[in-house]
Amino acid sequence: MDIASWQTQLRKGAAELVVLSLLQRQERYGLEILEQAGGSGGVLSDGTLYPLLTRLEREGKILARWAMADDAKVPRKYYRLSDEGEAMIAEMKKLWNEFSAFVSRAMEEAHDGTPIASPSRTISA
Amino acid sequence: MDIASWQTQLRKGAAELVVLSLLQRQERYGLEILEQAGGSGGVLSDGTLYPLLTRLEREGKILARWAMADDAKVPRKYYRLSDEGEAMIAEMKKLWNEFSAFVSRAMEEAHDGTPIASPSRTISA
DNA sequence: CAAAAGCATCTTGCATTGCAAGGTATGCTA
DNA sequence: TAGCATACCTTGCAATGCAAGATGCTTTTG
Repeated sequence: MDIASWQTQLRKGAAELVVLSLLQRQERYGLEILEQAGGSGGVLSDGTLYPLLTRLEREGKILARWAMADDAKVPRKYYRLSDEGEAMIAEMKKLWNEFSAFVSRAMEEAHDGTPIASPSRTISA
Repeated sequence: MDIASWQTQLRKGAAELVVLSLLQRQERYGLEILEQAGGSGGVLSDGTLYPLLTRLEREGKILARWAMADDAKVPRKYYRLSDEGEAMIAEMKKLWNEFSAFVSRAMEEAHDGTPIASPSRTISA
């Protein structure tokens, strides 16, 4: 496995967290989310976002409406959090903090609380 | 999707990072890794670890040997990083830092650099 | 007018991994 | 003999990120 496909795996789940976070304070539409969460070094691409939004809506975590902004040329589909979505993002943020702290800690230290006795006697070397 | 299966998705990729990190300073065996990376609030379980170790070995990122530690009752399979693994974990750590910083930032702020004009005129409400 | 380019959303099929559950084998203890 | 702990491994399922391609509308360009 190369680094690129590892990154793909790493992104699993994070997309959902980021999208819900971005919707927490503002109503936003697809491409707008993509600009903020995708772009360079982002965590999200076109073909990931739309299925994700569809799923979140189906699950009742976000609500959608079609609207025509004053400066827009075509209608856009705007999403916002539902009450259920608000509750979930709060929980997710807590879990993310624990999770990332755990990974970072494992990364930094060798966790060598119990340094094992160097094992000897290799078998059938 | 419930929170539990979201966490499962979140863990994708992280397991590999954590395992390689734990092998960075010490040779370790399976259950030992599991105690440090699994346990309560961990990121890893039995059925995840062994296939992962097998894959990493097949890919040449880690090296294995069977050894009998002085205090052990049965032989254990000890893993350590290969040169290739060392190079990869360095890269992965860098990417993880960027990635987690990005997610955390998206989580904390609304990224409201360009507050959009509130879209009006809902269509076919 | 026709063609091209841009905006915006959506769909399909594939690749990949985490995990619960179950399995094998050894050694110790009652 | 049975039970338990240590230790490693396998199978099948569930879940999602993404490249690639498609649609429809509007504006610009030749």
